[in-house]
Formats: sequence, C-alpha cells, structure tokens
Amino acid sequence: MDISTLGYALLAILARGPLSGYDLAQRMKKPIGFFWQSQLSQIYPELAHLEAQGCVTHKVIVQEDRPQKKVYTITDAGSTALKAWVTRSPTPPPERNELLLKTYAIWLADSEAAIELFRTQEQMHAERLALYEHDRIRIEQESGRVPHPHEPLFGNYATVRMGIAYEHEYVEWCHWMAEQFELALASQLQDSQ
Amino acid sequence: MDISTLGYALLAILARGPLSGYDLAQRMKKPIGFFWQSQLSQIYPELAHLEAQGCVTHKVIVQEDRPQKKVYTITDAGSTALKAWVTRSPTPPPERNELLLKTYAIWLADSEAAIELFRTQEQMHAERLALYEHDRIRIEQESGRVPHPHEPLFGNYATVRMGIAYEHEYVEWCHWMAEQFELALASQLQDSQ
DNA sequence: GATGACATGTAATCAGTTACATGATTAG
DNA sequence: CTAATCATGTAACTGATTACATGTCATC
Repeated sequence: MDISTLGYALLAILARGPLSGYDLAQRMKKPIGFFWQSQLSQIYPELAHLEAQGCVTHKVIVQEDRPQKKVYTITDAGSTALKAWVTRSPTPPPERNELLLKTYAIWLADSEAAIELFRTQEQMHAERLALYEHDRIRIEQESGRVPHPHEPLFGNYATVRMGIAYEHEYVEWCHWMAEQFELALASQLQDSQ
Repeated sequence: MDISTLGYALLAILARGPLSGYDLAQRMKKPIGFFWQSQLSQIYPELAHLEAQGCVTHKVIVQEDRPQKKVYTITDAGSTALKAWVTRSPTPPPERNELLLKTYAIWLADSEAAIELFRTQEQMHAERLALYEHDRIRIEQESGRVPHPHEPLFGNYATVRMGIAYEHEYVEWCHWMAEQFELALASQLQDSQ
C-alpha cells in the first residue's frame, strides 16, 4: 500500500467531511490550490485507487435537482495513514521557479522590458496578498482570534499565514528588481546628455 | 521552433560562456539548482534538441588528462531567443508544497510529532539561509557592492536575494508553527494537573 | 586492481496536463 | 434551444526521474 501525494491531499480534505469527486476538485481550487493543485481527470482515478486500497468508501447519492453523484468518506485505515503521513518530513521537492530563471539571465534584457516584467509580477503578487489577508481576517473572525492547533481551521490559518509572508516577500523583491532597472535607466539617460 | 523551459535554462547558462553537458549539469546543481533543477539524462537530449534548432553548436575537445568532451556554444539565434524569453511574463506554475499540504491536515497530529516536524524544517531552512547569505556576501565582495543590472553577476545577486528573503520567512513561519504546538502542549499538561 | 571523478548517452517509468467523450439538470 | 453548472470518466501526450549502459583517466 503506497499512497501518492495527491492521494494524501484528497484524504486531507475528506478528513474534514465526505465529498464527491467534483466537490473535491472545487476544494482543490479554493483553499488547497494555493499549495496543491490538481485536475478532475487526475482526481477520479486517484479516488478509485484510494478505494481499492481501502482508504475511502463511496455511496451513490441520487439528487432530484442535479445529476447523481458518488460521495466519498474516509475510512479508519485512510485516517490512520493520513495521520502517520502528516508529521513525516517531506523530501525537499525540486525547486522550479521560472521567474527566478529569467532573473538569472535578466542582465541580457533592456531596462524598459525588465521594469515592465517586474511591475506586472509585483501587481500580481500584491493581488494575491490582498486575497490571503482577507482570508486571514475571515478566519480570525470565525474562530475567536487564532484557531487552536487541534481544530481543522488551524490548517487553513497556518497555510494562509505562510501565503501572506510569501507574497509579502515576493512583492518587496519585485519592487526592488524594478527599482534597480529604473536606476540603471536614469543613469543611462544622464550619461547621454 | 519552440524551446522548453529547460532549453532556456541551458541557454541562460551558455550565455555566460561555453560549457560541456557535464559542466552544465554541475551548474544546474550549484547556483541554478536553487530555482531550476535537472538531471544529466535530461540535459543531453535537450542539448541535441537545441542544436537541431540552431540555438547552440558544439566542438569536440580532446583532453590529455581526461576523457574528451563536447563543448557547447550559444549561437546568435539562441541568444536572440533567450533575450526575447527573459522578459516574457511567465505563466504562474501550479503551486505544489508538500509541507503546506501536511500543514493543512496537521490538526490531526500529536503536538510532539508536529513540534519535531517543524523544528527539523526550521533547521533545514536556517542552513540554506546561512548558505545564501554567505553567497550574497561573496558576490558583494567580488563586485564592489551591488552588481549593475546589466552585468551577469546581477543575475546571481538578484536570485540569491530572493533566496534569502524566502528562507528567512520560512524559518520564521516554522518557528511560529512549533511554538503553537508547544503552547498547546503546555496548556494540555496544565489541564491534566 | 579498485574507487571515484569525468564524460555521454538510452530506456523505462511516473506524475500531471490537455484533450476527448458523455450525459443530467437548470436558468435564461 | 442554448449555455452554464453539475457530474464522471478515458486517452494521448509531455516533462521529469530513475535505472541502465558504456567508457576514459587518475589516484590510492
């Protein structure tokens, strides 16, 4: 029995309550998607796999107003496997950041183009930051102040905290990058006069 | 003609000077590896592909003390393609952070196990932080103070700056996480007395 | 003579994305 | 009747990792 990371991701969501594959995909967008993404076409086979391993079971639910669906529930075996996994040190994943790769070769670019690139990135990350900060406040209001480490909402809070710190750094770095090229541009203009 | 991200990564390295496949793989470890990793078995076919596209050429160099090697040089076409690529906005990659996924389900864990996980992570990132900070100082000494945006060393400096900010945030967040579980543990012990 | 760094590749496998295929039900 | 959402899947392709395969040269 070996479970893929996606498998654990699905178990982590199902640990909070039963859901259909379609609904799992929705969760894979909104809160989970910030640190683990996945497509429906990958979720369905993975659910079948988890069921074959005895980590989940499903019931067909017939709905009147919508098409019928399969609602999956985590089993004791699944719960045990998930609990064992959460505190196992993850193997450091191969880093892959295309923006940093571009940055490594950015000395080749025109200042104007570089400034545009980093201003755009700065704005993008500022938007995400605002989104996360909104989420953080929502969570703090839902539970009185900071959630306790043993309630599910703590998972949301802790990850959103990381998101805020991450996006905050990103925005500042992008800002610094654009600034460097603006300074270079200014001194170029001065030289040509 | 379409070039993969790995292809651009190789071009970005070759833009600083000709190298063999083996040497490119070395660079893929030391400075580039922090934001783009790759194996030799992927590099060799990619170099052949780049050569077929006219982005690089190679010469066989016979060495006396070592086996012969193929040294690759970037062409004008390769240089043009690279320069056009560096300032194109990258498509945001699907986020995938296993530690955050575990964090989302960490409320299921025992406080002791959680503390160990985050203390270990904190130490790991503190080590990387020290490594990056050392690198930053080395670069600042090599060039008088901050490298100019249009010299190659700026690429190294800018990426290492991001690395420092990132690892710094990571260390702080891990520390906060461990602290949350230590507080939970302390209040548990108090309750049982 | 064995080990390790240098050097270049191919083959099998895996995880994940995109495209394809089908169908129910509701709202406009 | 048409588009959007809900709902479940399969198939083809792509990028990357791991394992396999071969060989040179220097040092211990």
